Amino acid sequence: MQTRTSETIVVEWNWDFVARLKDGMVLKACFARECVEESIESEFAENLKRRLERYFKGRAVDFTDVNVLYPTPFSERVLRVVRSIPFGLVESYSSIAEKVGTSPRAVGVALRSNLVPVIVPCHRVVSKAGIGGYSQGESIKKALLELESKFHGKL
DNA sequence: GTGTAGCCCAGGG
DNA sequence: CCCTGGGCTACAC
Repeated sequence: MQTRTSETIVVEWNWDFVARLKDGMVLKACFARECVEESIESEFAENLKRRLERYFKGRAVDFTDVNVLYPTPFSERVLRVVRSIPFGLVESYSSIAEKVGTSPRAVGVALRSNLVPVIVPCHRVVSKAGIGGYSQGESIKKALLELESKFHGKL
């Protein structure tokens, strides 16, 4: 069942994770700096919230079935590849670039435009030299990789 | 370690 | 159109 108005999920963690939903898809997600009021009506929202709670407890939750918004056709190509990286694994910008047929720089641009962190796991893309950047802040990227506990590079 | 030249897309003028 | 600036990389010192 879907709702006409948008819904908001809030999941507590080191930072509060907030997702805005509408018409059975996730429009936008972020880590909140301030208090956000939750409003859940649909089964879709309840189900997604349960899965996010399990994820933030460190369980290997898969979000590849969740409908999300892609900003541009190019970023969609990049982000679809990124979504295929399994929980607990990482890939380099250049590896993604090779699969898409573009340059590592352009991959970074596409990742930065990702509207739904965690659900589209852009934190699993790391630089050859270190951890690489993150639109939500480097400390959150580190924490997510630690949560998935498979990043053995320099944090 | 630091400098730098390619990379290629998105956004703004 | 032509800039400019990135969640980068490889290679040269």
